[in-house]
Amino acid sequence: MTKVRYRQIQIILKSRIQQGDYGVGSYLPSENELCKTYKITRTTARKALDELLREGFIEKQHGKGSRVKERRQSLGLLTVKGFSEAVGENVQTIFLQKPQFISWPKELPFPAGEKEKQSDCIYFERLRGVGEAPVMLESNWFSGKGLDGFLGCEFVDGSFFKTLSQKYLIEITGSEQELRALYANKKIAYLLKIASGSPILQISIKFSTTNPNLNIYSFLYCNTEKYPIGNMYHH
Amino acid sequence: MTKVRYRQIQIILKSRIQQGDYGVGSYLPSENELCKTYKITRTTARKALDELLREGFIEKQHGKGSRVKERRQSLGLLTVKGFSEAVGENVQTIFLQKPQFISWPKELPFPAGEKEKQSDCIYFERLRGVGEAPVMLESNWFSGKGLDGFLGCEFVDGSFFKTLSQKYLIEITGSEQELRALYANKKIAYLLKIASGSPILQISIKFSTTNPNLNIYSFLYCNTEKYPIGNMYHH
DNA sequence: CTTTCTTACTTGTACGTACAAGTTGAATTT
DNA sequence: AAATTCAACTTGTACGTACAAGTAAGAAAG
Repeated sequence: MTKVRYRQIQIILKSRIQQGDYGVGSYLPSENELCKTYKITRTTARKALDELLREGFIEKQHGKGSRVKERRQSLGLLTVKGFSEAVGENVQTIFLQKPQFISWPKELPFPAGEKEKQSDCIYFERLRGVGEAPVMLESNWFSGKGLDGFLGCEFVDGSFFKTLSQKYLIEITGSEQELRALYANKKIAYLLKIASGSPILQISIKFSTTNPNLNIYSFLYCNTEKYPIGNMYHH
Repeated sequence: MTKVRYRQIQIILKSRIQQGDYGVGSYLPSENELCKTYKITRTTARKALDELLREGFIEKQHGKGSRVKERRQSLGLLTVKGFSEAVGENVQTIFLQKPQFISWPKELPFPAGEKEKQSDCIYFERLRGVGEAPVMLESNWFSGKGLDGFLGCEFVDGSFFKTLSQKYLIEITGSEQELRALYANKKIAYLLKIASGSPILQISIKFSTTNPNLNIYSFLYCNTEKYPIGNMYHH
C-alpha cells in the first residue's frame, strides 16, 4: 500500500463513491469535515479531492461543496489508467501474444530512448472487451531491464500496472498520447468483430514510470461505436 | 488580467518558454529561485509549475528540477484550450455559419440542462486549418442568455474563448469530452478536402463556464492524418 | 584509482494559519 | 409581504514551516 496520505484518502473516497455510499448528485463531506475525520490538514484533503476532480468522479462548486458526478458509459483511458481500472467490472481479456522477448521494432508509438534499447524488448498483445464484446486491441513494448522473471509470471488481477507495482515496485508516473482515426485492417477488424475498413480510434501512448529507463509504449485500437473514449478536465 | 498569482507566474514562464528563453531540454529556475524572484512561497511556485506540467510544457524530476519538454506537432485539444491557442500561429479560420439564433437541436454532444434551453440557442460553424490545409470542422451550440450583442460582434483575435472572456467576463472552467472514430460524410469530406468515407476523429465536448447556466456544446471533426490530437498527463 | 561518505542542492509531502469569495438560509429591516 | 442584511457555512488562494527523499558532485577513506 502507498504510504502517501492524500492518495489513501483519495482511494477511500473513490471506493465509497463506487460502493454507493455517496450517490450521484450528493455531496461529499466538506474539506473541513475530511480534516477532522481523517486527522489531516486541508492541504492534504484538497489534494485528494483535486485528484478525484481530475479523474472525473466529482465536480467542485465554489461555496457549495464537492458533488459526485454521473459517470457516463465511456472509457476514461486518457488519464493514467489501465483498461481494467477504467472499465471496472465485466472486463474480458484474451492474450493473443503472451509476454516474450523480441528485438526492438523500427516503429514505436513514440521514439524510445537509447538506454532503453540496450536491453531486449518485451512484447505482449491482448484483446480486451466489456462483457462478450471485444472493444480494444492492445500492443505493448518495453525494455526488459530490471524485470527478471516477467515472462513467466501471472498478472496480478489481470492488470499489467498492478503487476509492475506489486512485483517490481514500479509505478506509472505519467503518459503522453496521440489520437488518430484510422481504417481497421483485416486483422483488427476480425479481432474486434467489425467490418474490415471500419473507422477505429488509434491511441499511441508512452507511459513513463518511476524507473527513468523504463517507458511502456502502447498502441490501442478501439472500437468506439459502443464505448467512446471519455476524457475530463476541470479548472 | 487575472489577479490570481500562480496563474501570473504560469503565464510568465510559459511565454518565456515559447520565446526560447528556456530552450528544450534546459531546466527552469528551481522552485526556491522562483520564490525569490517573484516574491512568492513555494506553494504558489509549485502550483504554477504543476499547471505547466499538466499542459505538457515541462517534465519534473524528483531531486533534479523542471525541464522544458519538446512539444510535438500535434493539437493539444483535450485540455481546455481553443484551437488558436493549441495550434499557435498559422491558424486559418473560415466561418461557414456566422453566429445566429436557432432552436435547440434534438441531438447535442451532451444533454443540455433545462435552464439553458429556456433561452434560444446560438449556433456557429467554422472550418479551421493550419496554413493552407483544413484540419478541423467545428460546430458550436450554447444558450444566448446574457450574451446580448453576441451575434454582430467580431471575435477578439479570432478566438471564441477570448471573446467570451473579454466582452462578457465569462471564463471556461472545465470540459468533458468523448472521442469517436467515424466515416467522413460528404459534407465533412468536402470541407476537409479528404475522400468521402475517410476515417475522422469526432470529439464531442461540453465546456462548462463561470456562468452555471452557460455551457458550450461542440462537435469537432478532425482530420488526424497530418495533425493527430495530442494529450498528456503527469502524476 | 576506486569506493564510500558527506554535503548541498533539487522536488515531494504534510503540517498549520489566514483571509478572500461564493452560497444559503435565517434574522432584520423596510 | 418583500427586500436587505447578516451569520455560518462552503471552496479558492496564499502565506510560512518542516522534514522526507532523490540527485549530483566533491571530500575522505580504502
